[in-house]
Amino acid sequence: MGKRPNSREAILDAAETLAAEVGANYMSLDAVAAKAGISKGGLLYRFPSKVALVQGMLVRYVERLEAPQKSKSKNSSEAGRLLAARLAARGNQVAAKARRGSFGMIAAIAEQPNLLDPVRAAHQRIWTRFRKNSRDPEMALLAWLALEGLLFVELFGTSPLAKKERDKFLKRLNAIADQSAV
Amino acid sequence: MGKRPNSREAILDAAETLAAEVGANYMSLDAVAAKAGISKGGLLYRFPSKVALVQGMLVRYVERLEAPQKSKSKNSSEAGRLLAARLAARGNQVAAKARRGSFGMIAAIAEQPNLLDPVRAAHQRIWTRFRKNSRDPEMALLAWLALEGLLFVELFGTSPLAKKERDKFLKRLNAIADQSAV
DNA sequence: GTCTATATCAAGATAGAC
DNA sequence: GTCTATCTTGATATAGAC
Repeated sequence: MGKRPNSREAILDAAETLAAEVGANYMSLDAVAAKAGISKGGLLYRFPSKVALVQGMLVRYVERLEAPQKSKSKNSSEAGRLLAARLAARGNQVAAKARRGSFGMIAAIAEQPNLLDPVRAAHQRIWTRFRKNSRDPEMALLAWLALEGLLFVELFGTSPLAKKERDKFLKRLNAIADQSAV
Repeated sequence: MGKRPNSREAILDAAETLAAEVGANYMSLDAVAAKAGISKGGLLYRFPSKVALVQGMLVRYVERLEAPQKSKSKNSSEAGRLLAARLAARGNQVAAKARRGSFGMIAAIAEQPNLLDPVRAAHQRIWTRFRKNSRDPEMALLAWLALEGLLFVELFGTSPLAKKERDKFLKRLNAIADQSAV
C-alpha cells in the first residue's frame, strides 16, 4: 500500500482540476498529460483509455469515501464518524479545491453514466451501515441527505451558505447524527 | 407565452435524454438533431451553437424551477410551496424520466462550468424567499438541503430509498417546512 | 516508463440551396 | 425554417523509438 513514486496521483489530480475548471468535456488526454507534466504517451501507459482514466478517478473517490476515519474528534458514534468520512471524502472545506475531488463523478456521468455503478454500490454500503447504527433511521436519513445536499450544491456552486453558517450547520448535523445513534 | 409549434421543445427533450443516456460528452449536435427528428442545420438555426443549446436547457430548467406552483395540495405555507416547486422542477417521481430534466445541469457543468451562473442566481433567489418565510431558518435549511440531497442522489442514481420510503420522507420534509413556516 | 510521431475519426460550425 | 454539403479542428488511440 506504499505510495509508488509514479505519476498516477499527479494524473488524477490534473484530471480533476481540469474537469472542475474547464469542464469535463474538455478534460482531454492532451490537457491532462500537459497539466500532469508528462506526455500523452505516458498518460496512456497508466490509463489505456479515457474511460480507464475516469474509472481511476472514481476508484480514488470511492477509496477516500470508504477509508477508515481516524475519528479525530468528539464524534464517538459510528453514525457521526460516517458523516465525517463522507465529509472528508469531498474535502472538509468550502474552498474551491475541496470540491475538486467530486469532479470525477461529473466526468464519469458526462462520459458514460453507468461508470457510476461502483459509486452507487459504495453509497449503498455506507448508507446501510449508517442506518444500522441509527436508533431513529428517519432522522438519520434527514441528516445524511442534508449533508449530501450541502456537498452537491457546493459541487455545483449553488450553495446559499457562508462559511460561518456552514460550520454551524455541520455541527447541527453531527449533533443529529449522535442523537440518533444507537 | 403560447407554445409555438416549433421544434424547440423537441430539441431540448432530445438533448436531455441523450445527456442522461449516453453522457453529456456524447450529446453531439448530430445526435441531438437525429433524436429530435430534424437535421443539424435545423438545430443550428434554433440554437446557433452548442453553448447556446446548453443554455437553452438551463433556461428551461430555471423556468420550471421558478414557475408559480398551483399549490394543488394541503401545503398552505410559502415554504411548503417552495419545496414543492423545487421537487416539481426535477420531476416528482423516482422514475428515470423524472431525473432527465436535471441533465441540463450536467451538460452545462461538463461543457463550461460557468454556464451555471444563471442557475446559481435562481437558487439564491429561491433560497432567500424560503428563508424569509421560515420562523426557524436552521430547521428550514435542513429540510431544504435534505431535498437537494435527495434530488441529487437520484440524479446520480445513488439514492438509498425505495419508493415507499421516499414518499414517507417527502411527507416528513413538508411537515418540517410547514412547522418552521412563519 | 515515457517519449514523438501519426492514423483515424467525429465534433462544431459555415454556406448556400430549397 | 429546414435541408445537404463541406471546412477545419481537435479528439482518442496506436506504433515504435528511447
